Amino acid sequence: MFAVAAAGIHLQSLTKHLGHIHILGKSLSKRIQAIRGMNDILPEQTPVWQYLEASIARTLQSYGYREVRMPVLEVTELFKRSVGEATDIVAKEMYSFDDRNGDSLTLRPEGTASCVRAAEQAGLLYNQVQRLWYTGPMFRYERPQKGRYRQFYQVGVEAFGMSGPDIDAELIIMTARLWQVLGLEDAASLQLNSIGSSAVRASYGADLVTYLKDHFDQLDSDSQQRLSANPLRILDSKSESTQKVLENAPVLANYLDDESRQHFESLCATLDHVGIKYDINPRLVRGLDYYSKTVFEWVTDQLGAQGTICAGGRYDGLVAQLGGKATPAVGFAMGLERLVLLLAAKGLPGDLNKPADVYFIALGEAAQLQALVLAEQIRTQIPNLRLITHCGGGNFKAQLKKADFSGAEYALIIGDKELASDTLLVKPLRGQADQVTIAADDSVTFLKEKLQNLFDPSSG
RNA sequence: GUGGGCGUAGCUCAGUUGGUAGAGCUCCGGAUUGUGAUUCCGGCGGUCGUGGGUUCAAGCCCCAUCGUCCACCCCA
Repeated sequence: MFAVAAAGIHLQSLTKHLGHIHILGKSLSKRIQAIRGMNDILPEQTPVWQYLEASIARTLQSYGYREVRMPVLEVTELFKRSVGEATDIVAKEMYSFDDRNGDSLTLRPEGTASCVRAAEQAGLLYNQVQRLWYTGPMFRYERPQKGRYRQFYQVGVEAFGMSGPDIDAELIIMTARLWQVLGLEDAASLQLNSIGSSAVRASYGADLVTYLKDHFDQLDSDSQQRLSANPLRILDSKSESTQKVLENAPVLANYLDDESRQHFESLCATLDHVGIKYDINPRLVRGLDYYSKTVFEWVTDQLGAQGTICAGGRYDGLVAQLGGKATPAVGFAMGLERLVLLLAAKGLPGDLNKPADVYFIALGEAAQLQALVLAEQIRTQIPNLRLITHCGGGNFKAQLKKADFSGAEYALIIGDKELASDTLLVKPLRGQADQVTIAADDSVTFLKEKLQNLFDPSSG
């Protein structure tokens, strides 16, 4: 310790991730903490995640979308060329570093670029239609807050090779179905806009800048800076004075080319036809450079400042921009933490949180051995049963307590008496029913009958 | 990167004008040597985030620092 301090290393920085260091005490330890903004998902939370992920996968597969899995690391150049050098994500939020060869690598800040790279590299996009999805962690160096973390999880969906508004509509219809599956249909509302071709955005951006420069001192400082870097982003500024200036600004919709306008009108008509409600938000723009034409966002008012739970749009230029043949594409991403927050607030269907349906109590060494054998037989016969066999000894009272805490419906009890007579004592842990003694051989039949509803898929 | 709130037992939190640290829950044991979830008794458990300063004396006041939450920003 003292040698380290003398060597000039600030003690504080040394202890930052190590916690307390006892110099005179017994331990030199050191509680190592997780990196800021990178959270553990603990057993209390994993059932919600599993429910969410399974529901999403089932829904996407029902539309014929197929899963792809990409590496978490990509060359930095991929994101610079796709997301855009001027975006905040690339300019100041990426985890980038040089590997041992001196190549600049980056922990992916989003999934679309990787997905395009992977599909293109495998030749999946050449004159083909593809419906793909993926999930996994993304990384952005931001200040953590509610619904925003440095390692966060997304599910992304991308559809390639289809240029018409029908596929845009399919994606939106699919998300609407997903909210229904998850019971979140009342929590989210849809915002829609078209930002046209890149040529449209260039000419509109020029006029917007001209207009805003005349009102420069009424803009908030962030918007003033974006004027030169990324002027379209000023449109969704939260600053009141900026929004006031924007009231008389040029309107993007008036600049749309005929093709973009027809595409958008057709999309809206399709959504009307299938009964999906939406609000057209002319200020809706996206933070990534590759979007064109359709952009959309599902937002909720239940999560504080980070209210976007799902967002995406069309990016017809990206595949060519990354070196492939020109390929129309449209996609979106969902933030899983935000969906988990919504689901957790609502409560899960059924009781997915308890670890056990049945808890096996054994008293004495001989009984413990027999319990292991019987438990294996039961698991073979009833594969979906969650059966905990008690380990670690303890008296009857302690074991029953653990059985109760496990959430199990029944305790199976075996001791000297039961061992001698080839029986089991079955004690219901919920409700008023009396405990009964059954033949050990009948345990499977007994549990199947008593816990039937647990294995009937229709009973949830 | 900017602003504000909060850091006291494993968890949730009290702690008075500064006087040397408490409760509930959890866990373990007992009342009950084979009956949990209710009740009663007992026990384990703290460098008060960290470092410095003021003071006879700091959980409390001052400075710094780290962590965390929320918001700005950004975005899913």
